[in-house]
Parts: sequence; structure tokens; C-alpha cells
Amino acid sequence: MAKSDFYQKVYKIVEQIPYGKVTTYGAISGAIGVRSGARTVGYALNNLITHPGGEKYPAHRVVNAMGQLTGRGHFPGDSMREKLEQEGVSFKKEYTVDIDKHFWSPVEAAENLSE
DNA sequence: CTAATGACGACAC
DNA sequence: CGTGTCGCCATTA
Repeated sequence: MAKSDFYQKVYKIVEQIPYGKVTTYGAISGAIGVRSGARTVGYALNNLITHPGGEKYPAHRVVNAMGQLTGRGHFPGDSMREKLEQEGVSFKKEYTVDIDKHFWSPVEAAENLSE
């Protein structure tokens, strides 16, 4: 059983993030329906990687509004940056991706849940 | 139930 | 997108 539907929604969206694309916590939270639950999204991802099999989710494609890899600390080494860089994502800084260039709208994924 | 925390966001300077 | 502050939601103690 899910501890909260919020988590499940986040899982679904993160799981549907396309290759070479990145999205933000606020965008996901907004797509789900929460106005400003960005922090909760990060919390959900934290539980996601902790969850068995959660490593298959491209959580490394989720960054904050500034494109900074705020969650890199939860990944082993710099695997997060390595993956994004390998997928063709442009980096403005060592731990900052060009969010404005590779931004992906999770809204479509959220609507896909209401199918 | 209240307080504190967290992979954040928006706004003010 | 520089730095600083307050607000947001859900979970845990």
C-alpha cells in the first residue's frame, strides 16, 4: 500500500521522464495538483531511491528550478551528473544543467495518470 | 497535536 | 540565477 498517493504520482512522472530531458520539483508538484509541494516531491524521491527497485527510476533527471543537481548528494559519487552528461544534457556549471534548454513538462505525464 | 526536517519555490535586494 | 528570507506540503519524532 502507498503511504500517500502523492508519492505514487511522483513515481509515475519520474518514471516517464524522456531520455536527455530534465524537469523540476515544482513542475512535478504543480503537475500533480499541489501548488507548492516541491519539497514534498524531493521527499518522495528520497523515499523512491530508498524503495526497493527505485533505482530504475531516472530520478537523476529531476533537478531544482535553477537546474542545480541538489540531489547529487543522495547518489553514489557523481553518477547523477555522469548520467545527465551522458544523455546529452548541457551543463552550465559542474552541478548545474541547462534546465531552460532540456526542460520537460511533467504535466503531460500527470494527465496521463488520469487516463 | 506540536515541533522539526527535507533532493524546493517565489520574492526581495 | 547571485544571496537572503519566508512559505509550502508530507513525513517523522
